[in-house]
Amino acid sequence: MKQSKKSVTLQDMADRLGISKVSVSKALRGHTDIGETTRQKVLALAAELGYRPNPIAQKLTAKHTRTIGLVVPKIAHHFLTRAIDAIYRAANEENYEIIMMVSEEDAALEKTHVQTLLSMRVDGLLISVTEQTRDPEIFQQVIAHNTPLVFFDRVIPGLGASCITSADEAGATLLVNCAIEKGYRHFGHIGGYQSVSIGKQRYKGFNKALSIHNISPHPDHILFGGFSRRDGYKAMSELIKQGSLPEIIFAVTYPVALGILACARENEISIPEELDLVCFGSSDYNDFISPSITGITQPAAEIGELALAHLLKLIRGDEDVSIGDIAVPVQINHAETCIHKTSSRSDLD
Amino acid sequence: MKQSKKSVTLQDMADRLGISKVSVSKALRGHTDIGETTRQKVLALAAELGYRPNPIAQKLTAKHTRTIGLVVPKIAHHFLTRAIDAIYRAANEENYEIIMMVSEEDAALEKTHVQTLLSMRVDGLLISVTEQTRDPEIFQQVIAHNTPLVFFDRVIPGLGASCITSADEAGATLLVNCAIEKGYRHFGHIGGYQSVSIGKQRYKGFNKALSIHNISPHPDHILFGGFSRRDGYKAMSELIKQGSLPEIIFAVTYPVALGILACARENEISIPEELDLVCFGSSDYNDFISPSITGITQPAAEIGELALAHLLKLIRGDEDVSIGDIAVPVQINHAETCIHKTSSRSDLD
DNA sequence: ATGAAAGCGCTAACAG
DNA sequence: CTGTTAGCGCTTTCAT
Repeated sequence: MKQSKKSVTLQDMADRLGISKVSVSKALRGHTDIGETTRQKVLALAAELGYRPNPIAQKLTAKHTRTIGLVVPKIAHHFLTRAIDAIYRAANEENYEIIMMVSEEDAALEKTHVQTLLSMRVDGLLISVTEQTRDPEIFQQVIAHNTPLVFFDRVIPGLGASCITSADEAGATLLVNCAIEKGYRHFGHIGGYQSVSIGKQRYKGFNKALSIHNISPHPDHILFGGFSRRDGYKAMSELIKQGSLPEIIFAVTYPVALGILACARENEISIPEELDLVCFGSSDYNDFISPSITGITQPAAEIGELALAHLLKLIRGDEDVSIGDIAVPVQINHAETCIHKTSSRSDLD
Repeated sequence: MKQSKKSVTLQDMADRLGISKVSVSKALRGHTDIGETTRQKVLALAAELGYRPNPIAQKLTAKHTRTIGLVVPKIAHHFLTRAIDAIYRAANEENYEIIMMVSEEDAALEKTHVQTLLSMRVDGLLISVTEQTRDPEIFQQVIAHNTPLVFFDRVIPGLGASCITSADEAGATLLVNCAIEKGYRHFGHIGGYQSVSIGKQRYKGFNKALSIHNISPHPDHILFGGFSRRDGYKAMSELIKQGSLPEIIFAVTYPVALGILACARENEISIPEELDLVCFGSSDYNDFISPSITGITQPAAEIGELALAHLLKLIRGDEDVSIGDIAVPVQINHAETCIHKTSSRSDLD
């Protein structure tokens, strides 16, 4: 019942033509062994019968599968969504198949996904790690297994796998410097877990800008957590509970900034007047948001493409490719927050 | 060099244990044939060696692949992103693998993707069609091929494949009725291609509400196009060029509404004061947008889950499942637009 | 309870 | 140029 028309196989065509299935296979692939006449006959029949090779059988035979595994923490996420889109587009052009698995910010699930993909014989792996990932063991296994691996966005450096990221540290410094120039002095940071690359690098960039200008943020104004809107909301609540607010907050991601915005609104703290806000990241919707948030725009598509291109080079064993980290330059997107320092805020320490 | 440790096979384990690979296979799968002692030995060795069955080989043998194909027009899209997320989550729970392909709103690419997925022997297909899809032939092929097929969101009814959608028509009627009650009488519609289910149904619901109340919209105020922000922008530009504006526009999607918003802004038409706006769909960001748009919230996750669940039933041949259409009820999300009719707009026809 | 044989569809190696 | 032989790793008869 299922699979009504059993699909045509090489053997079927061989029988019809009275030749061997090997010859058919060779003819189809333009092997030099085969005579032009036979080749044409085979091609014609294949077209007529609508022959499509069985990729499963091909994969079982071949040493490569033209398949690459993609593991992401979630997909309903502005940056990732665009990066994934770019990866799919690029892979399609290169005639590679993508098998994506979603780790749902769960390190254990991430691990099983990676194992599954390995057992599926993917030619390479593209990974953006979860915010919970601590143990690099599974990735070391991948490397030991000699399967090319490229991290992107949320990366684990130092494992011997290439890392393609935004210029996290430099971008954060750029943004905070800009705020300093505008006159801000009392900074807060609602940051991400320091075990996660983007959390760490962005905090580092934040500190760098401040220390150059001899500014030390109030320790109470530095909080760490996850990267979602909920995390931003939570951190902002804590900040409010503590009593004192900085002049301006640097949020580790755009969703975190939105969480801060929501929480501020509920507590009738007006942004940017009473408290100003900038963040790493942006969104397609930013122009419609009130206030639109000044932040760092990340070249998501470019990162996706680069990551895939780099992985393919690794897979193909290109000479001119070395394992290494690439930080794609970022820019400031000037919007309605962080225009200039508005009040003296002498109530602050 | 590549694949340093060749992975362990059934044969490897059989050799080690001095039994046949068939027995190992059976033991692993808990076949009743195998004695408890042997079974334990096999299990122990498998654990020790970290045996993982080769899914490619399994698929070549088995008549099902536990794989389902997913074809979507794009992924950087709020509704789809959430639906896809839900599909992945649900599939993971059911231990099915998803192979997603992105048609990029290109009917030809969509067709080749479907063919590729068929040749990959997916157990079933989950599809949301492109805005260009006109010819249902490829889908008829799928059905003729006896591969279970479920459409979701953007569907093609009447082909004999189940369709899981939002209650497009009813939702549109609900929304427009609400506007009528608030006092609006001069309606415009920036709609989607009538060859696409959501375009057609939402327009139908719009008309239904109006005709019940004996209102006829001005023909100039009805425009059709694609479903993206750009399309909304374009249509709004045309509307402005034409000279007369309706009191309120019903946009076919949230992105289209944003495009309208952007265009209105550039032309210094204030929304909702001068021109009001509602739409089918919403977004996570809506609360932050100014003005936040009153619209229909679609149960994206639910639709994704339902579509997958329905497909699995079809695949499993459940008795209590019939091919049929499901329209998931929707709700109005009341926001800052369409609060009440503000001006008499006697300048209109 | 266990295993030998056969085959899924394809490709690579080696003959003729 | 064309075909035969083998085998990828697994599962499903069918004997033993």
